[in-house]
Amino acid sequence: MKRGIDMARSYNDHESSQETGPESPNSSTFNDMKALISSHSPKRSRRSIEKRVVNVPMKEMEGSRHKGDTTPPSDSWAWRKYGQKPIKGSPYPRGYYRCSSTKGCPARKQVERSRDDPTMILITYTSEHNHPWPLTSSTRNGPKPKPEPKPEPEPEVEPEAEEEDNKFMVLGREIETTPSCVDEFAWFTEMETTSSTILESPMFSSEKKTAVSGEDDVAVFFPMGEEDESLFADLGELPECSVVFRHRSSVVGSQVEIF
DNA sequence: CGTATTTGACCGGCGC
DNA sequence: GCGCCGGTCAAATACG
Repeated sequence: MKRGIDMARSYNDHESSQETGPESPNSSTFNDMKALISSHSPKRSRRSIEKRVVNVPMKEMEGSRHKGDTTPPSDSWAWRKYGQKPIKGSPYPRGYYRCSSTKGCPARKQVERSRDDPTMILITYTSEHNHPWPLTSSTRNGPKPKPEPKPEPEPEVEPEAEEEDNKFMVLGREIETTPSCVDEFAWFTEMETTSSTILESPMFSSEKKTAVSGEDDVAVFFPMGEEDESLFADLGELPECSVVFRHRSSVVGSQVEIF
């Protein structure tokens, strides 16, 4: 039972040395991670399926560069890789991870490198409305204590990260932010808005405009709804200073092609 | 020995 | 209707 498998598609190089060992993408200091989050309608008309795209500067995980292209930054959850595929148009493969923090965790995530910005890691989180993400570390008492047993982000081991320590990568562009992004985003977590009002962070109101000005599908700062909250409950733990973006125009297919 | 990762194969959706 | 492509499964392998 063979078929012309698409696997034949060989991408640049990715697996050079995929250590099957523990991920420990140390670097993953999501702590000071500046991420760009955007939501978009799922390509597939999957109802009740929420998707969130997180853009993460790869420097955050440079320590794991030897791992490959799809080494996801470690977050508070346990992920088990269940697949990897080369993506058309991208020299980098996409890794598929399934949440293993909890038993029936339906959460999944795809990790790939932005073809435009190889320094950016694109992480797509997927979950269902009916299946909230693991909310707290206490939830994660799954069979896999593999990853960091603590919710607290590991101490940054990547001194290089401080390079752009106070810069936000928005759509591939760097934006200056205050070092204490967490503090800056306090409102973000507190904000339990369920409305679809577009909020603009003081720092982004101008910056982001600069970043994406002139574009039709402007990424707008988005408040998280209840579902978003649940979904980002964990994300919230990851990148304290994450930015949620959403394309105004439903970008089909391309998620962050706005660069 | 048990668990996680790797990697080829299969399935289903979408576009042409 | 066919082909392409993304996503998932599952057997094999590696590692702890």
